[in-house]
Parts: sequence; C-alpha cells; structure tokens
Amino acid sequence: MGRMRRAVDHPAATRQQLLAAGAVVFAARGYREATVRDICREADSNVAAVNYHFGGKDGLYAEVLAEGQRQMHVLPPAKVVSADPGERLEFFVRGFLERVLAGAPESNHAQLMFREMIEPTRALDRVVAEFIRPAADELGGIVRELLGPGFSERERQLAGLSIVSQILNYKHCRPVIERLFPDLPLDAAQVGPLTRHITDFSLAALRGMRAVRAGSRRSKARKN
Amino acid sequence: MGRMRRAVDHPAATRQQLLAAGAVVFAARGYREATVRDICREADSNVAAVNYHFGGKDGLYAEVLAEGQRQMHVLPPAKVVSADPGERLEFFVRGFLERVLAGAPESNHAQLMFREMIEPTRALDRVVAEFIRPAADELGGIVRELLGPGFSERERQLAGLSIVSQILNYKHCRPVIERLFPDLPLDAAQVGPLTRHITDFSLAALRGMRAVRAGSRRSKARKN
DNA sequence: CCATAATTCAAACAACCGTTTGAAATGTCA
DNA sequence: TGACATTTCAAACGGTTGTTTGAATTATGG
Repeated sequence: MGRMRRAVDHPAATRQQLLAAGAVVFAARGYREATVRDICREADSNVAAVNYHFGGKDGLYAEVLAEGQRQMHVLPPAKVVSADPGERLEFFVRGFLERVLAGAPESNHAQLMFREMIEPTRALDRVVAEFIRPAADELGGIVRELLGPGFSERERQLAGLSIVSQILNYKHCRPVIERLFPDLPLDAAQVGPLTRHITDFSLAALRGMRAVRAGSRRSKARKN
Repeated sequence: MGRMRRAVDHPAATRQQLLAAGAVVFAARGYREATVRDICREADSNVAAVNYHFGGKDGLYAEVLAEGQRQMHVLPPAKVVSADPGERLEFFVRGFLERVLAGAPESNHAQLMFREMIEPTRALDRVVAEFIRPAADELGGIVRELLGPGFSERERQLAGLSIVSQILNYKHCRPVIERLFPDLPLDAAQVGPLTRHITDFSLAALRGMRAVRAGSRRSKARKN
C-alpha cells in the first residue's frame, strides 16, 4: 500500500526537510506563533519527527538558526570592494536592503535574524555575536573613515545606529509604511532608489557632523 | 432591556481595573502573548470578567487602545512651539524619544502603539489613521520647510522615514542595542543626548540634500 | 536472511488558551 | 422588604499547543 512513499535516498532526508520547512514557517510566523504541526505538514513528515530529530521545537529552531548563520557567512566581503568609504557605505546599505526587501522564500534565514531583533528568543545572543556584531564592526569602520578623527566611540556608535535604523525600518515597520504610503512599493525593485536615498542622506549627515566639529574647533582656536 | 446606565453612581470599578490591567499586560507581552487570566489576576477580578464587560479579549484590547488614543490626543501641539523648523524638528524628536525611552509603567499606551507597528493586529488601521498619520503629517510639514522647494512628495516621504526610523530604532531594536553597546543606557536620562544626535544628524542630512539639489540645478543651468 | 537498530506513525497526553455556563452574590428601585 | 436586574464566581468546555508513547515500518550489518 505505502509504496508511494516519498523517495528517501538516505535516512537524513527528513532531517533536511524539517530544517527547510522550519526556516519557512519560523520566518513567516516567528518562533512563538509557528507550530510544529505546521512545520511537519510543510515537511511531509509526522508530528513526532521534530522531537525525534531535534529534541523539540527549541532544538529545531536553534539548528535552523545555526544553518542560517553558516549560510550567511558566505557574505560578500565588502571590505575590499572599494577604497572610497562612501562607496563602501553604499555597498553596505545595498547589501542590507536587498535582504530586507527580499521576498520571504528567497532569504528565510535573514528574515529569521531580523525577527530575532524585535522578538528575541534565547538565540539572540548568538545572533548578535556571530551576525550582528561583525556587521556593526564593518559599518563602524566605514563611519570612522567618513567622520575622521575628533569623534568619540559613542558618537560613532550613534551615527552607525542612525544609518542601520533607516534600513531596518523598512523591515520592522513595513505594515505601517504600506498603510501610510500605499504608493511606495516595498519590493526588490526599490533597492536601488532606497539605497541611493539612505546613502545620500547618511553621507550628508556625516559630512555635516564633520563640518560642525571642524567649525567648533576653528572657533575654539580663534578664541585662544 | 437593560436598565439605564448609572449616571451618578460610582464608576464601574472592575471595568476600569480591567482597562488598567489590560494596558499593563498588553504593553508588557503584546496582544497574542498576553493572557486573559494574567489580566484578570492583575485586576483582582474573575476570569469571566473580561468577557462580561468587553465581550472578549479582542473587545478589551480595542477599548484599551481607544483609551490610549484618547489619552494621547492631549499631546503638546508642537506646531506653534517655534517658527524655526529646526527647533520644531528637535521638539518633535524629543517628544517622540521621551515616549520611546519611557519606562513601561509610565506610558503603557504608547508602548502598545509601538507594538502595533511591528506586531500588527486588526487595530493597526485605526492606530495609523488616528495616531501615526497625524504625526507623519506634522513631520512632513517640518521636512517640507527644511528641504525647501524642488523635492518630490516621494523624496520628502523618504526623508521623513529616515528621521523617524532613527527614533523608533531605540524601541524596536532595544534588545540588540543593549547587547551591542552595553555601555549605552537606554533610559530617560538619554533623551537629551539622543535628541541632540538625531536632530543634528537629520538636519545635516536635509541640508546636504538641499545643497546637492541646488548644486545640480546650478550645473544644469551652466550647461544650458 | 535474520536479528537488531533506526525511523515513522497514529494516537494520546498534559498543559494552556479564550470562552461559556449557571448559580450565587450584589445592587437597584417600586 | 421584595422582586428583579446586574455583577461576580468557580467550574467546566472545546480547542490548540508541544511532547510522549508504543507499536509498526524500514534500514543496517553479520
């Protein structure tokens, strides 16, 4: 009777299908709202499969996230893309925006990490350490070059936050933006225009910070 | 046929307690994760009280949100605070940041609306129409003044989004920021410094946009 | 080929959820 | 006070959740 069973070359097949289905469902609904029954239906396997192969919902989630981090580390280096920090910033913004505006099925693992930021689970510490921290360091280097000397670590941190916030906003506040500006489509076609805006906006802001700092130093020198 | 509503009697105590408890628990855990039992325990009332007084969890949530909007409309006008658009922007940013960085018990209703942005329920449309849209219009007016003519509606929208995103980021990504920069406390004491940074950053960016636009027009005129 | 281990499966379990129920308690007013 | 509406309450209901169970099925190695 059961000859129409799914073709399984080797026993690890269900495991992989669960990982894939987990990435899809977790990315779509988040850890809490995703149900193991939905995941198993998506994976064409039994409800008990998750517990058998991963020890539970937590275990599957951790494995999906770890797989995503492994897969994410094949990121473009972006450090050697150009010597001009302005171009490096544009490259950074574009790469980020592509993941933010990508449709769900194309980058489930990235969507998962974006979810971790606003709906944290126990896995957030690992996500920060292995994914966010490196990105923050890279952006920090670019900001440091663009601002030049005379700025504190704190000031550079705030500038970096101001830049990434503009990108993440299109992910985190998507429902609001769609209602507020229905004529602003948030799809892959907008990566170019939004990259240009955010890069120009941020470069102008950093130049402004630099000019103000230089100006105040000049006036201080004048006073002496 | 129900008896006429009591006009001079003591206000329905349990109803008010449920509203207060709902604001606390919904703000702390979000609509989905908040349980009716938790709310009723917080309100010292029976589990059935929510259904009796509000028809269900949905009804209570809607009432809490409506109460918040009513309470929110007692906002400072901010339009007549100054004729200088730069000062108006600073006022806007500060007012927003105060709510973002406020502790939970002080501004539960504001926290609720921030939650609606990233974890929308059916109530988001009302929140956008009655709370977010007016704020966006106010910011849009400030941006219009600061940018001057020669910019499209779309460009002004993106500039506005770039500004509010910097503020909202401290709410939505708080868990990440706390892990990334543990020495950056996100409490009411930081309203001042963060207001100054975001305002300066944004004003410089808008000035830069304006300068680029003016420059390109000059060069175009040169070409003719 | 067969014993043994690994894997799948339907079914059930315990805990929690929002909601309902019907009686008890409380309040209201002739 | 007495009759009636309103409100409270413990208990239970139906549904969903993650997880467990134990037998059936499949793969593996001697």
